[in-house]
Amino acid sequence: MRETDFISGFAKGLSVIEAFDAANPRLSITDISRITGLERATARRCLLTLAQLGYADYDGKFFSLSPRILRLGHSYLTATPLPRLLQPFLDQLSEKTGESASASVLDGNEIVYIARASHKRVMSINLNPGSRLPAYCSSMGRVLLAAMNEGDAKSILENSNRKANTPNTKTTIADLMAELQLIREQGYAVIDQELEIGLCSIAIPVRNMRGTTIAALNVGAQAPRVTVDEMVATYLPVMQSTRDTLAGLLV
Amino acid sequence: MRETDFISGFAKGLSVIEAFDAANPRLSITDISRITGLERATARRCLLTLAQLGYADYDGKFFSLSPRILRLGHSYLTATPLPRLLQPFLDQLSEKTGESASASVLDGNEIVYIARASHKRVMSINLNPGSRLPAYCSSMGRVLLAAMNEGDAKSILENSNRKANTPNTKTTIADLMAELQLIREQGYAVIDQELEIGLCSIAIPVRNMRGTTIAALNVGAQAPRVTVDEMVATYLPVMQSTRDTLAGLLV
DNA sequence: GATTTTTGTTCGTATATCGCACAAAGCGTG
DNA sequence: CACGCTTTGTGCGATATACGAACAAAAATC
Repeated sequence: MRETDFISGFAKGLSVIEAFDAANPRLSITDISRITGLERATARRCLLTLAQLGYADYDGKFFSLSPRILRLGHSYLTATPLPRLLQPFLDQLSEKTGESASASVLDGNEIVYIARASHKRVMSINLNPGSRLPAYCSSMGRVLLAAMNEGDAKSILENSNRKANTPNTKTTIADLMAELQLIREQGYAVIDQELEIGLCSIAIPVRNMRGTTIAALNVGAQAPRVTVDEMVATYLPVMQSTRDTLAGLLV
Repeated sequence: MRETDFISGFAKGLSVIEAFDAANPRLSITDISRITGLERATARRCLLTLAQLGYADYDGKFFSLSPRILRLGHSYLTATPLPRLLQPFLDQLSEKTGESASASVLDGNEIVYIARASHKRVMSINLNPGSRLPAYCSSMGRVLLAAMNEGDAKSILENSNRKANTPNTKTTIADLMAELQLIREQGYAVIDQELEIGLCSIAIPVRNMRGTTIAALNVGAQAPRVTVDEMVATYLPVMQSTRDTLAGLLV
């Protein structure tokens, strides 16, 4: 690929979209310039382009994203077979277990939810397709890391901001690498309130016919109601049978 | 705004992302060129840019979107107060009614789901934040159209592909405009299997403190189980009380 | 209300991108 | 395996975009 095969204006525009988040829902030209590192003139041009295309609103002072932006993510969700394939199985799984069931893939050091059947909300945050969680402290993240070769997994862990969300959170590389080894041996990952107090979850890998792990599947539960052992005893078999039904459909 | 305030490379790149959908999950350079109308050289540069940034995967022949694309839509969902504000109320509403509850806004002639608490799946399609439905034949769409001035609503209806999804679907401009008038008078919209056989739903507008309609709220139900009258009698009061609780929080 | 600071806009220029035309590489088919 | 036929990659001139600085406008501070 040559130098000229990269459209920097496009890349800059995308970085402008990503500059918006919960902490910065409404941004001025200068704000965007500060966050993205773009020149003010360039940031302005990106924002005006977004506004003109209907992806952003502009009140003369602040820009904010418009719902049209959702078309972009939706392109992925409908265009990718995996989320659509998994959804009915998650619905089933959620029905059988009485808890929320989700599927995710890895993107950098985060997991990205690609499908979800939520039952009752046990977490303080709301999760949807597109939601992200750090890989190092989520059950699905650990399953996906365990499926990689050790070197890559280690470098992802090293590049993660491994903060202790709760007293239970494993944060050292050594502990986490040992945990990954355990997950490889037992074939599932369990998180006991490492992400949030009161939240337990169990995850297993989903593999295609060549044996490559292409996603993770999980079921979440409330800590006081269910112990880790109960979770393994009750949910794991249902999850595994869901995965087996699913297996034939995966390329 | 001047001519030079528009970055065409950015706009072209966005149209490339939107070219992917359920029918076209994997696209070659030529495919993209055909769908978007861009020059092949340009389409190629856009795709290579997406691939280099990690938003797309390339196997040497076909491009497909990667989960990183979800960051873009997620920017909107977390950056916009409304979806996050509505979510807990939808959870509540879904809990109380035992059915799915959703919120949406208008984008062109479609409604876009911005939050949802799904209970049991009554529809054949799966809905998530970002999902789109035609406004003319959905309860929330009708509520949002009814809130606009008649001329604008009419022109949206005229520009919609008003196909009859079921024998119940209202498709003529006259019928739909009359329906909007009724909705304005009674303050809610009811759909009786116009989108899909077996699916009924009821929607109400959500207004900010200035009285502007900023979203619609709905509850869906299964036709054989619940009649339209029962829906109005049972769900409408709960929905209205949810909206009232919510009202104080809206700017 | 004057001064300072911050923010938004404009402009000329260097440069990167566009689109065209051509070259190369697959891909079936006879 | 040579032949069209389709798809993909590349070089180049024309053109549009990004940069940086300078200017204008608006807040903020005093």
